[in-house]
Amino acid sequence: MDNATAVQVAKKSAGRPRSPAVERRILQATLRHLAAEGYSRMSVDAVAASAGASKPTLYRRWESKADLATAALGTMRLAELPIDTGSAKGDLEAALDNFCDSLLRPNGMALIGTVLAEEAHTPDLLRLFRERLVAPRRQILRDILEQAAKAGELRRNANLEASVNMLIGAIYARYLVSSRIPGGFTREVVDTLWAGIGR
Amino acid sequence: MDNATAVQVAKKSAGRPRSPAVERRILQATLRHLAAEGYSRMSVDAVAASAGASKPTLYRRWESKADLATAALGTMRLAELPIDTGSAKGDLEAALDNFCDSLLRPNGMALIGTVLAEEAHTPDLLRLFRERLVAPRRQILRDILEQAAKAGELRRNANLEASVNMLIGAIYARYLVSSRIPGGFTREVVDTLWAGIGR
Amino acid sequence: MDNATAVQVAKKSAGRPRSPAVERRILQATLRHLAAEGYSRMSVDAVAASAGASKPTLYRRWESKADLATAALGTMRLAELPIDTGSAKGDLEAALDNFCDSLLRPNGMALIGTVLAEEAHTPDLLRLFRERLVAPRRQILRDILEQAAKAGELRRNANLEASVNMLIGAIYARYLVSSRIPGGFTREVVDTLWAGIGR
Amino acid sequence: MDNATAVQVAKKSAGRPRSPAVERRILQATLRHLAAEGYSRMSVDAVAASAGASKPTLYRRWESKADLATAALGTMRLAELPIDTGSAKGDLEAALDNFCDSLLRPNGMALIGTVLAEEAHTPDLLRLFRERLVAPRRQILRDILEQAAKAGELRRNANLEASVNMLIGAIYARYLVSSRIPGGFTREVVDTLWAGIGR
DNA sequence: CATGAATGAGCTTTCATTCAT
DNA sequence: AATGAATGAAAGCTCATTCAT
Repeated sequence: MDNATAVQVAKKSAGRPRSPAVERRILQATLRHLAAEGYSRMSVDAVAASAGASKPTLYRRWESKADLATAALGTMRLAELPIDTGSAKGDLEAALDNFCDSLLRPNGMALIGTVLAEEAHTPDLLRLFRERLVAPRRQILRDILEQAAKAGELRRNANLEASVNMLIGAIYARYLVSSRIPGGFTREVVDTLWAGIGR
Repeated sequence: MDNATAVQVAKKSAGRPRSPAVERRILQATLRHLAAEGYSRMSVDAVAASAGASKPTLYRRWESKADLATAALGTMRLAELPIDTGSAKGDLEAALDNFCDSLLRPNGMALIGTVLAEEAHTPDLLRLFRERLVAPRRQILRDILEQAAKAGELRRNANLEASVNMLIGAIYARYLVSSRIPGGFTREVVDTLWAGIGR
Repeated sequence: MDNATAVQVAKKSAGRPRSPAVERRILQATLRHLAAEGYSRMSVDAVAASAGASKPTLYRRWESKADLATAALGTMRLAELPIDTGSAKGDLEAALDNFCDSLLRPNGMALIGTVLAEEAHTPDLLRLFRERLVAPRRQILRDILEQAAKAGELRRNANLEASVNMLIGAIYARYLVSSRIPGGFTREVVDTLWAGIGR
Repeated sequence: MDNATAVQVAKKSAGRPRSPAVERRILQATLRHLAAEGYSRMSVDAVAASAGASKPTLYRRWESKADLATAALGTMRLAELPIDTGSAKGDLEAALDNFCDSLLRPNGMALIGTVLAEEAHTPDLLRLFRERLVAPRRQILRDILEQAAKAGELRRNANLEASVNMLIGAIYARYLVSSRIPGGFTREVVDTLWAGIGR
């Protein structure tokens, strides 16, 4: 009736609007189930029930189970808490500790397992996982290392790429031993990387 | 009916003896499917067909799908090729290269993914995986490092445990970036570990 | 709220009037889908999309899918092109050819199939089909025959009812052989009816 | 245990044999549902329940619903009762009466409807219907006519193909009027065909 | 002992219909 | 009035497991 309305029309499509709350609940429920049961055990029925929605409500938004799982993974994002302990080594350790926390959260590692297990069948899961979680996590570590390099704290020929892999990977490798990361482990790893082991 | 049978009878069971060849074929087929499709996608039907046996033949030997998968994983064993390149660093690199090979074999990582994804539902998978594959692999690296320590090639306070995790883990971490391990990567990792990055 | 609305009010209903164009589009789309997929495969969703309307728009007008399909069939009507070839036999042949055309149109026979298949579940479909299509078609043939009778071209005791059934039916029967009607078929039928086969 | 057994072994595959009774029950149930509800309304679940079997029992034998329906139609066969009334006209009438009976059996016409309605989606249904039911029925009539021709009872140029279509078709056409065939209808049709209507 | 058949429960997906805007 | 969203119910099909031979 006036131009405010016109704007509305431009912004809003007709009909009953989708509830964003439902959407969020569904994606969260999907993530929960994905982590707890893995992709192929996860049932759309259970996700819907868990989110308090009906199955067609899911299927209206995502056209298949794979789509749904992918979208849910897509919402994951590293919570970027600013790290500043005053020293590069301290920062690395803090970043790794934060990583441990997320891995040790219930089913944290199972989620990684699922995206790896599904690589052949649902490659998008791994792709998104890399994009949203793997890459940002690596970037944090790399930033710290580059900062240190600039500050002249590193050897001139220090291999940052290898370093990032060793720091993060050590956590994975340790998890594979016993599903737990002993206290002090991250510090040991950082120290070892820093000093090297050779004489 | 012949003396082969007689021996069996002597060994206790009457009737037709279970053929160990069948057993082996089944377990191999199980491993193949486990790696290719993951535990929950793997169908007992398909495994049986793949092994040229019938489902009750499987169920007579293992009481459930989980049991079967676990048994199959249990047969996995690291092929221990002796490594002796003449130097500790060379040996480490060779061991890591061998590790890369197994990881990059088709569905190699998917198998690890599956045991991680199933941790909550079929914990035995992960347990056996640790026992048969993770631990031996680590032991190889640790042996090399301890040898080097004895030979006085390492710093006195070198943290071998952390080192093993960093070496192996770097491969995992790198795989998570792109499902490939660039040539020369293992050497860079070994070098970095050896020399450290700090000044 | 403005005088356009006022006019509406005068016409009785308040609010936005129902557009007859929409109604027509919906019914046409319904017919298309009905013929192409059969009643039970036809989805209200697809019809709505096809007509560029939304489902509640349909449900506001017809209270169920059966209702909608029935209404759509109800709009079907024989296109009565005047036939006058100069002879009764020629007219019969022309009428049958016209019938063949409609039967051989894409899904022409499938539509008949669906109303027959639905006889037990949605009897109105068959009822309307009879009223709107079967009866008029028969009437055309009957008119031709009665004209001929009046003109003294038929045997005194000629059975017109049986004749109509035989003429029309021959087409159905032939379709059931191969979904096609060979050229010249209608002429052969008319000739055979006219002359009889007995000696 | 004797050579009879040897033969058995050759004939019989190992394992539990399929119960032919179940197979028969399933196919009969399928036909019932097919006729009563039409192909697309027919549910495999309901068929299984109706046959007292479980769904996988069906799916072990036929790989899809379409396959099952097709197989069921394939079992249909004209009960060929020998017709011999002493005259060609009498035989034709008897054959048509028999046809009427089958059409007027519950859902007799609905079955034809469904195969026509499904022509585009499940063409095998129509194909088998033609092979098993349409063609044999036509052959019966054609045999009678050819017999009569040989006996010199028909005009020299009598069109037997057209005649068969007209006889059978008249029943279809009449059914389309009211789902019933009046008594005496078949005789009227035969008489009309025999004598012709022209003067 | 090994086989093929059978089963109950479950899966993903779609439909006809109603609700909220 | 008309829209897009939501829903309960069912569909076709598959699986791990057990039975009968």
